[in-house]
Amino acid sequence: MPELPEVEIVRRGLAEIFASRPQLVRIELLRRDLRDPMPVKKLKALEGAQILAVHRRAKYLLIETDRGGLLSHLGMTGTWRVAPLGQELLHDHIYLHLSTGERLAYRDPRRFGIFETYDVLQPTRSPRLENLGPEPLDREFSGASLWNSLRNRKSSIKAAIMDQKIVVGVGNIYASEALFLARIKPSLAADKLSRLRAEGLVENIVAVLQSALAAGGSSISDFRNSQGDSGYFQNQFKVYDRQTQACVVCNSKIKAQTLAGRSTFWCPRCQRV
DNA sequence: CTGAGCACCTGAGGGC
DNA sequence: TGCCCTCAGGTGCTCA
Repeated sequence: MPELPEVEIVRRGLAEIFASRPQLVRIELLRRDLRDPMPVKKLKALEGAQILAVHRRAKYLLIETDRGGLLSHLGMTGTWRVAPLGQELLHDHIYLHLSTGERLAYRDPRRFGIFETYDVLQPTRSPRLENLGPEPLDREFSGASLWNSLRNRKSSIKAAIMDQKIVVGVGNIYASEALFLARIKPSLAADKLSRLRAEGLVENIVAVLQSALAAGGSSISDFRNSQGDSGYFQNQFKVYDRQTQACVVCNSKIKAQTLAGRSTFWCPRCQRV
């Protein structure tokens, strides 16, 4: 589900709830294992802390308190929502009780998500956060920097832009969409991308992520913002999940194929190389 | 080091 | 209706 736009939408929703800097009264763990066992003692040590802010790095949500940080990754099916008493759902795994009386619920049917702590003072030294590539919506992400990090890459360009060491936040949907906009064939060897085409790819990664943000993200089945609303960027997909349908540009039939283990969609005419 | 393959887990949807 | 199969937005492991 969640790539950069979806995680950022969730972050903004949480930021509103945290605007009053509530106290985190209690962390209720309905189960202690998502993808990995949770560090229960470290989490419990944050009970009573005051929530100061919520940040996003890559696809991670970083809840900053005056006593330390909470790190949340949504995996494939994770959601955070405001859950008043009586609105419990199957696969709710965590409840955060706030001093405002609100309760935040983390729900994640597949349990590929992550919930642990991080060091607020040295976030880049946290194992999950070190070795991450540039944020695509920051200035440091440029055609020159992308081209540079692709120079020795033998993998496909699509696998490369989904590699969080090259650039963060781009997942399987937006990789296909950005490559379509940039007219680059997903299977092209990354090190064969010209400097000029790398510039175009950067522009289109930024463009598709910003469009998706403006549309409230993409909701395929699970994604909801913290108010429980769907995004609608899925209605603007040009290639993702549109196999056998007509290309919006040239009317050719969109193709689908597994590439590096992930379903991949492209227009065979618009994206010849 | 790289890259490919696969595991992790539950649910939805298609075919029969 | 129901069973079986495949596939799903991510990450991180092992292996070559």
